Amino acid sequence: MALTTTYNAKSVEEKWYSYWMENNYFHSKVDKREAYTIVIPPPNVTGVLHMGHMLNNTIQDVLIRRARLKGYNACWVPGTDHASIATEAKVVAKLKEQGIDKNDLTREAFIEHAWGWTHKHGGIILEQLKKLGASCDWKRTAFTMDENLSASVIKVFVDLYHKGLIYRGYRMVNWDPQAKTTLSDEEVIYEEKQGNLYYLKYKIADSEDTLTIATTRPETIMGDTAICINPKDERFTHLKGKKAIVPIANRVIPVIEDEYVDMEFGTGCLKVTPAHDPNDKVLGDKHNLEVIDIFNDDATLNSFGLHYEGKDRFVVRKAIVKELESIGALEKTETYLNKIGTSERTKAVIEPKLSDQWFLKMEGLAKPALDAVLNKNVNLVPGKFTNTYRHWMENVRDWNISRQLWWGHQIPAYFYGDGKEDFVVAESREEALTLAKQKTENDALTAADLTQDPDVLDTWFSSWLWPISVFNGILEPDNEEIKYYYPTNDLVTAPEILFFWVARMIIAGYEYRKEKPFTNVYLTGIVRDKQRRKMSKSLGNSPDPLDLINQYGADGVRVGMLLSSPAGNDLMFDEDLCKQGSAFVNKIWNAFRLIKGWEVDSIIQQPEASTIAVEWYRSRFQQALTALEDSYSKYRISDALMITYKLVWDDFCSWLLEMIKPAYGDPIDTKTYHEVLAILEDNLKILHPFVPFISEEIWQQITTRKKKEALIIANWPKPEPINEQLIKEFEVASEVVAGIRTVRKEKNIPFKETIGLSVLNVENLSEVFDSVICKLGNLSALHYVDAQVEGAISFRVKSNEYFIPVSGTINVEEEIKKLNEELAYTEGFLKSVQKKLQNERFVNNAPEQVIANERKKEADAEAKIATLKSSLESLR
RNA sequence: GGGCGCUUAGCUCAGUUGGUUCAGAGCACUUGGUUUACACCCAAGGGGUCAGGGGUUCGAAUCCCUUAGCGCCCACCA
Repeated sequence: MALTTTYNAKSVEEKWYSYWMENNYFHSKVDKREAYTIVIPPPNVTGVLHMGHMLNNTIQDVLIRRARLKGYNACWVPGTDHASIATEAKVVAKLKEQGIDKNDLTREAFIEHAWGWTHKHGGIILEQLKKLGASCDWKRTAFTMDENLSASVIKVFVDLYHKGLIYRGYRMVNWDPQAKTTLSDEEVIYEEKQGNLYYLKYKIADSEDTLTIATTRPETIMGDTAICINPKDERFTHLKGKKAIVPIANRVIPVIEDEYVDMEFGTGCLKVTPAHDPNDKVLGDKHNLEVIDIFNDDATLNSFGLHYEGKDRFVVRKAIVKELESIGALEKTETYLNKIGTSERTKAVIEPKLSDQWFLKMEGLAKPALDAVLNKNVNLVPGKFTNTYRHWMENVRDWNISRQLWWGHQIPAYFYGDGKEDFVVAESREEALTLAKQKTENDALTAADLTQDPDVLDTWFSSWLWPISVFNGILEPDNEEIKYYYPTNDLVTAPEILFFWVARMIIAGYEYRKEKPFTNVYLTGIVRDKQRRKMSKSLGNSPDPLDLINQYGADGVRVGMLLSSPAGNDLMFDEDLCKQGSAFVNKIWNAFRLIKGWEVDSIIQQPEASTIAVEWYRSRFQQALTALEDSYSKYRISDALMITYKLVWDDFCSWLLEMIKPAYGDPIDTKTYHEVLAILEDNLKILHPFVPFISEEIWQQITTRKKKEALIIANWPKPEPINEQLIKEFEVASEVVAGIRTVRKEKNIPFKETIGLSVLNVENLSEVFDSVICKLGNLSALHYVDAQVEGAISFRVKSNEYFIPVSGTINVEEEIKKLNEELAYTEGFLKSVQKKLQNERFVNNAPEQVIANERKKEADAEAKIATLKSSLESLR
């Protein structure tokens, strides 16, 4: 069979992905084995795959594939999130393109459009994950608005309401005037922006006096209901008890006193606008001030804005400054660096707004979730996030869970009257009617008298149930699946959503399962470009993941992503990493080509070099296996990859294969051949989580497999004893080989030319290495001598000295110079070791181990110096 | 403003409780090698005052203090 010199990823990937799917290898059912479960962080249903997903899902796939090989019942649940605000924004924009205004549609019609969009785009991202090789249990694909998941959300809302944890509050919330909805604090991004600080003059009623206040938002004077001064501020004592007149509006407002006012800032006077600033609201409540809301929902001014009614807040700001200036009420303007809150989704500047919203009391709920992380029931990786988590959980605020949107889970509160308390909360309209009748003692009420709250729930109010609801654990708490798969094992996600999502899932886990939702949380870094910029669409610095897969193969891209992805640290993505990944894949391919091309001859005896090499590699493999366990247990995935990479590339290809490789055209003995095939299979097993496609391809080609056999469901290699001695001796041998190669290079002796090597046997060299050294050094023979060899180049490994005879004359001067340099270095080294050993405090304080080692160093150095000196003698 | 973290080779990063082979890896680089699995290759090699300063210790990349630079989180004084 002719195998191409470069590996063709594309056809192989399609072939094996279909094969795995056809044979249901990704699918998990409850059985007697131990479960290993991961729930995917559900991407937005409207999303397309970006580099962050690539990293995140590659890691999950590595973990799940490894668990599958280790014999766990591995279950990776995929799905998508309805992403209420993000999706609604996209659907609104799409409709606008078609000339349809959301406001002209009924709620039902809009939701219809949104579902249409969801069905059209919702599967895209999951299809892309398949290209990456993600071995998700696709039969379990869930969506946060699936019937069961939606019912779970409603049930939880009703339950929390009845527990008294959900309440309705008139609060200052973050208002996104573009999406016309509230946002949670976490959805608001604060950015520093250059703005102005305007100094405005207010007249004092019944006097010629004025006072000056500084504000960044002059348009809100229309909503001023007081001026506040600090009672300790002697500059303003004369204003106490006076009234001020709001410019333009000409309203009379009181001057109040509160120590909240910072005397240092601005003029020391503060205008109080309770409707439009959270701190002013606090002041207003304390001093019983009137609240004047001057904005419409889209942040244009309402009738309180007088002649500015209907105009946008930023337009008004400019206009009102002009007007103030024209009436002499603007004292001065200073530039000012201000932090402005903007909507994460729409980028609109947030308007603090008072409104009726639904809140979830967090304090009590957060407690068990905080403890779980602090006592390591839930393990954050890397651990540095524990502090951040604690800080947040200890200062957790009530969660605003209502959104003024249509796409999402509509809040199950039903109003039967206009009063603030005229509502009931129930899982269905029928139930609500019963409750309403009881509450009002009015049997005449009908379903038509009930109006469901138009708001929907925050997206995270459904995704916080995700690890439970995908197994239907809310509706049927005792079902077999939830009991088997929950708590899940690992969660792999971005640190950005530690609070949005991870913390809340832990809360929901303890509230609804009395149990954590997962044991380990692996927080990946943010994928950045080489200039450390975050990858984003707008910057155009994000490569298209599918292009990368086309170019480098899925395996290559996976390796590229993992090569530099320490947990929690940002990943500086460089396409060259994928190049390295595909080079590695190609290397594996060619190792297989070499083996596959060998002709096997059953008559040949196994050469000694092969026997040793095979045994040595098995021990190296076992060492690597142990190191792998350790790396995986610490979630050091890139370390695990690097261990595998070096094992396969250096130890397997460069040493083992080179040692057992028969001379060109010669056949290989049967024993070695079968041993190397077994080794190859073991290699493929530990490679599989990283490079699933090529490993499966080769595994299937090694020999004819039975139907339904596959590497993906093979068994992880078993631990075996390690021959430490052999590994140590081999290290010496490899140093000798390196020494030979160096001399060859220095003296321009081609590798193809066989040479002789003599060893001055000061320290016993294990004889079994003759064959290894001869083979890899291309020696005609290895001679043991008891005196320096004349006319040869020498080098030293440990305390042994080796001689390679060279034809022609040796540059004696040069050799002496080299030897002297080595001697000087070794003597210096010996001196420092002896100095340490002569230090009484060192000898008294250091552990025995350390001292013994220093003594060994001393002895080795002394022996080496002796060899060097006699070499110098013989040259002179 | 409060908190957390980072600074080690040209680049990206390891470096467990201070002590074996503590100054490392991969990539990049330099030099040499191609009728022999792979030039997506092989071999050899160069390269760092562990951010600066101070301290503790027999001994510090590692512990403490300090200075500088960078990053993240939280809060949000108009």
